[in-house]
Amino acid sequence: MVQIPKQQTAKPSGSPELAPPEAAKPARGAVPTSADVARLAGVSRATVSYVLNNTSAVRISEPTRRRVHEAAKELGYVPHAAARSLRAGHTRIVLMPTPEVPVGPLYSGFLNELQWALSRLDYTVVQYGSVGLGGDEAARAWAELRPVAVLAPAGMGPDGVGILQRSGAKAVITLGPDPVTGAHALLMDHREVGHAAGEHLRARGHGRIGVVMPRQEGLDTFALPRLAGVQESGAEVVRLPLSYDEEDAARAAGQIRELGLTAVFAYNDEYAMLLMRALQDTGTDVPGEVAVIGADDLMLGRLLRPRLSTVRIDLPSGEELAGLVDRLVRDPAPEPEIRDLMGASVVPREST
Amino acid sequence: MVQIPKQQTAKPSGSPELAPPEAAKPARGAVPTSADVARLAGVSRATVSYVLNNTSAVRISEPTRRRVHEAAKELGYVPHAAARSLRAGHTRIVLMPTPEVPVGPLYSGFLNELQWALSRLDYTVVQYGSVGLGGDEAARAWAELRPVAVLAPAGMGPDGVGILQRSGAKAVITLGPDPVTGAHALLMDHREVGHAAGEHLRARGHGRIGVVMPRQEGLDTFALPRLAGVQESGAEVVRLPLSYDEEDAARAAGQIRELGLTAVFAYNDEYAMLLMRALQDTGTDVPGEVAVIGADDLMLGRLLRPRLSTVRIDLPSGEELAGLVDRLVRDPAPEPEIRDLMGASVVPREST
DNA sequence: TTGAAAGCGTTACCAA
DNA sequence: TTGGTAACGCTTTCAA
Repeated sequence: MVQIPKQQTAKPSGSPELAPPEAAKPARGAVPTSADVARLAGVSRATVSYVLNNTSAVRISEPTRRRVHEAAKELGYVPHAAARSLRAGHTRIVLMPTPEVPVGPLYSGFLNELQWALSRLDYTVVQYGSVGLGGDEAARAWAELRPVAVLAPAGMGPDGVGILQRSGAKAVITLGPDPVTGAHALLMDHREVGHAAGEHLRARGHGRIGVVMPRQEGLDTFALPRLAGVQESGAEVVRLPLSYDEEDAARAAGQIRELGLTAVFAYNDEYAMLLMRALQDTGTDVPGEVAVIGADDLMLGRLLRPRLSTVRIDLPSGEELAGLVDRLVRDPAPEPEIRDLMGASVVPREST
Repeated sequence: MVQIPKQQTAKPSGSPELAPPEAAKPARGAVPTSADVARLAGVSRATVSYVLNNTSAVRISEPTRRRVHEAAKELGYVPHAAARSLRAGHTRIVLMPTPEVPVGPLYSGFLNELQWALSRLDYTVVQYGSVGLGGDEAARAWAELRPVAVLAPAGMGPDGVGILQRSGAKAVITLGPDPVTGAHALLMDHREVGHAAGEHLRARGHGRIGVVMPRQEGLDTFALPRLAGVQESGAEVVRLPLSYDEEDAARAAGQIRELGLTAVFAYNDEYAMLLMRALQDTGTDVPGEVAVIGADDLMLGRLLRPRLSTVRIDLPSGEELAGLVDRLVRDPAPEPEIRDLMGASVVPREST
């Protein structure tokens, strides 16, 4: 069948003014397109595109430019990102996971910084909550957006990575304790945190260490590796489940006395503060009877009495990491890059 | 000019098996499209779409369905969200602002919860950092994504709202102290926080109140209204700029003594903790000589000695708000809805 | 039950 | 310097 080319109702280009509005305005309530702009300016859609994108390969006369800009302004034209990226064949979307639970100021600050740094590099950051979907299903949902890069949470397997890469992602970067086949990896192995704490306490003569395990769901991702790290330091470990409230802290403090523990690694500074207060309230001397060490080096630790010993975690700046993502996107390396982000070091203060 | 219809290389539909792969596979490295699936399954693109979307208006034979599903799986086909929404004429994107600075656990927890709740309702949440752009320019950048709903930060003006609405946003919802013409508003007026604190302190006989103003940029959005609230309670106000470190806190503690202040509203619990520690370290009795009240009712306040008085802020659950967004999207109300989110009430403890 | 084709809004190539 | 046209990947109406 013979196709009839779409009717172009453009005015002959000799017309110096904008076309009469009634012929040019898009239907009421409809979002104006570049075709509407073209019609109103009396030029072709191509010309509109050239003008609005400042295409340097083509010279457009000044009067034409002006007419196009005017028309665009008058209609309140805004280009359509989806159409553009469909045409371009790629997006500037970077996918980031949303932590399921408030995950502490340190890590959420880190993610926030990274997000801003990516925005500054002109990426569109999409925070994705994978809700109920399992690994591969989540990967498929993500792939629909055709992200140019993905920062994948721990839990994404090699299959998921493959799905994302085949959907056009230039850089798939896992954030987690272990590298995943085929993907770049930003290693964040929290075992190092537990290990540092364990060594510190052992050096002070504690062979048996209580390890606070937050009961809050979702924190296991961090808590379990930290626990494992303490074990690997050679200490005997006693798990102390703890919810983030005073009542349970009082219970835990009692438990610590019963068990005769002399040292506790408290998951992070917030749990450490909670526990230390509960211990003090039962008349236990810190560090005399029980040594307490936290992690994350939050400000509050310095304000406690005794000052809280902690494990400082050195994370790279968001800017640095955004730069890495950008480099990986521009110049997709065939070899996955593996990088260890965690530097864990003990900051000894007065509580140990 | 006569256009030649694009070649359809589909096998005659009698073929029971998948077409030979060499004829069906997309070019190496290319992302498979529904056309590739159709080719491999030996059906038309329309059929692929019907099968993959479970279109109920059309009955497709079971064998055909199977062949399509197989082909899709074999190629690792994932639909292209941009193409789909281009065709559909709308997206499921909800835009949310990213706070520029770590803004406290309360608010960031609130945003996080909202984000998850929206994800669960099957929206694609895009966290947008408007970087250097001014209000309208930011609105234009946002409009390119054709979001179905926008949660706009304070700072978005009526013009920006208009731009977003004309770009097809069904619900533009401002988060901030004042309603914006044309948009729905979730009012969060932090003056109520300062007001509650001010009244509390005045009732305890303090007519002159020091108000901590965080030096950190970006917190002014919250700090200034809180300050104004204290003023509106009728108290005489003295501003106490403070950066979040011990050294400056020591200086501020000295300043408080010099000024002869007997009461301080410390912006939030974290600054309150910092300041209270500095006061105690200089031998000042809290609340005997100086009363201190914080805000946000964080856990840490309960762990301090004396226990920290605070202003509790009641925010609605993320789920509730997500439901509201969803309702506004489905049933775009002509009348902007205004809703006050802030409930501020003093929790008196031992520090005042 | 299936297929052809139009069209969503852009941009880029090629021709004038 | 400008304009026509095709193409990106998908859904859907209409026709067979």
